[in-house]
Amino acid sequence: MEENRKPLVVLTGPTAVGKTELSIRLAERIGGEIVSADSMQVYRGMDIGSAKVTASQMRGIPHHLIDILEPDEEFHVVRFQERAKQCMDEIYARGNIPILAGGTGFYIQAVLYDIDFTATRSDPDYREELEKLACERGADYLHEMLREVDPESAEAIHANNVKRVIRALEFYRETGEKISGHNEAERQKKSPYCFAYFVLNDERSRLYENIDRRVDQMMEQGLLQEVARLKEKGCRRDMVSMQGLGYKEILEYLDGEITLDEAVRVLKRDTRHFAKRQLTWFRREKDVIWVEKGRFGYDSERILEYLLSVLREKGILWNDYTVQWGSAPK
RNA sequence: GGCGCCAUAGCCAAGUGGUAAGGCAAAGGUCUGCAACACCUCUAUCACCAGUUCAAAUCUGGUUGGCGCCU
Repeated sequence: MEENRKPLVVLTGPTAVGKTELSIRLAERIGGEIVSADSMQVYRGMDIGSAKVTASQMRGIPHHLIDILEPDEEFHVVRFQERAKQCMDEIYARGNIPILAGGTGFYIQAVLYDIDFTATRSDPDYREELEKLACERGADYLHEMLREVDPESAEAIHANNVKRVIRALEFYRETGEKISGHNEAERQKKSPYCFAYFVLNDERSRLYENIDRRVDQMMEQGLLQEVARLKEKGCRRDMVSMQGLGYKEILEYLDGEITLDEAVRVLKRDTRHFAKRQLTWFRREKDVIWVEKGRFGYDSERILEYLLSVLREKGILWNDYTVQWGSAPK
């Protein structure tokens, strides 16, 4: 019954739970290739701050969508989706299983449910115009504009959330349709994949401790130097890449706005906030399989066995060592 | 031992007679082209006891705790 659905494994979770290591071990067991779903690891030169996988960690497992852009390049879901689909096709062609691994929930959603973004192209002029309006006349003015054309969206999006209000207006302007309707339709979509959506998780307090520890490690590894180097190369704070955790805080320090201690403190705090938001996102996603590390005694082998059992159950995997979804015995 | 000051949510902190600002943290949530973004919601009866008063976190007395100074 899953004839035409291609297999897809999603492995995500809040920052610093241990996704990277587990994804590689899983790939080793199922003949998988990793497609990174991480909005920061796509950038070259941003290694320490984005906790990017190192070559030695990879242990020969192919990784995709890492180091594909310069930090001054724009990136967003639509581009991610395009590239992810493209490299997934190649992985299927090789007879392997793609493992979508990373912490950017929105990106995962985009490929897992193959959400349609193509209906609109961006119009920078209109966007700028709206931004100007928001500045001059206030967020409420813009929100009122939205209410006139798409009351449902206006209801759903808080007036202060200027970014989303602008997007909704933009969508209406370009398609003549309400984005609320579009979103509703997309929400009904079923995934075109035969997938397992794993969310690795841990007790909140442990997670937060890990985050604090990892930030300290990043500092020891030379996060400061990494950011300084990027700054020298012309990276500015208004670039999308420089809004990443670790980059924006250290840049503030380098610009003399805060002390280094303060930067580190804020970085830890913001990272904890981020982890919390990620969890909120995953809780809301349907079809999620929660993998609580504590339930497996923090034993990665046991966790792995569990993941494999789910994959077998779902028919994504026939046995541990071969990848034969393309030529599986009936 | 004496004198003085202080005591408001996990932290910082306003409020000096009229029924507890604000910030941070924590927690929960939204998200369909910037998502490690942007945004939203939300937490107290004011150390304790007894008074004064229609009414006290705000005044009085005492208790406890802390801080400072003196002997």
